[in-house]
Amino acid sequence: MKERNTRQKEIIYDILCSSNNHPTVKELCDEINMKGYHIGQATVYRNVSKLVSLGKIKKFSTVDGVEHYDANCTFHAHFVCNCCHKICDVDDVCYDNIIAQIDKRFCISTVSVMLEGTCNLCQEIIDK
Amino acid sequence: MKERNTRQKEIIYDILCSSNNHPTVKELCDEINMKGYHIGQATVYRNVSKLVSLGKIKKFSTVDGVEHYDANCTFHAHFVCNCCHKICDVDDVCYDNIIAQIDKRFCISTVSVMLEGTCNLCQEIIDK
DNA sequence: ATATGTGCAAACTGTTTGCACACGA
DNA sequence: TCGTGTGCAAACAGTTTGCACATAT
Repeated sequence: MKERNTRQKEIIYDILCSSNNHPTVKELCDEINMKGYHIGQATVYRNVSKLVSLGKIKKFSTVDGVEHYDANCTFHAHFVCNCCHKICDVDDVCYDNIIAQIDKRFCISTVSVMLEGTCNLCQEIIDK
Repeated sequence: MKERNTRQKEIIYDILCSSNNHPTVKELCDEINMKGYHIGQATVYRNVSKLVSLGKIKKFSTVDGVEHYDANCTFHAHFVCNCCHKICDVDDVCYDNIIAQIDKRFCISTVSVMLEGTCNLCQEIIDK
């Protein structure tokens, strides 16, 4: 039952921390290879799952249906551009408001807010 | 390019409208069979996609990673119980508040709020 | 008549699992 | 040493696609 510290877990967590792209497992593997390491895909899956259940990272999915991972565990929303598919953090969402309004049928532990639309960059291109 | 009205599309939409369980494609197929119809799985996938792009139904995914479909297109959040996995509608979330607070980097077309936790029924069982 | 939709099976993609081996404590 | 972690390949689950046939307009 004891968690063990391995080179692989450390590499994966480090890459997640230094990334601000909310990578998928595939993107994580690419990044790992790019840095000259090699970690089996199954190991990446197993480690991100562990990190999620330890609460060290968060996972979320977008319209693409693939899981993305995020080492930023503070409350924030995600915006995904339907045009360039970039995912951005949105920090100025007031969660207290959201939860306060909800009726008392549930005991809520997690609130996730997903925004979709067009980012300003893509909007400029469309407008032309 | 012209949309055609088929028996299959109609059955699928009807079942979605009369359901309040936010079914997955598999659950839709089961329901279809249960009512004595037969529609190929691929057809169900193709039709729900069409209905989504026509804006007649909404799709969303939960922690289970599977897509759920919802004929209720009015703005509302979803709560999923981590214990019994039931999905409930939550109507009393004020979206205006959420959007108003967000900075102007994006042109937002969709806001989806996903809540997780324990429903009162499961909470009672846990408390015992 | 003809273009769009259907059903089936095969292909694809993301994720999980079984197993032998490696390695951290 | 011994139990947890790793790497590989195979298995799985959800979804998409190619193709011949069916059907709505």
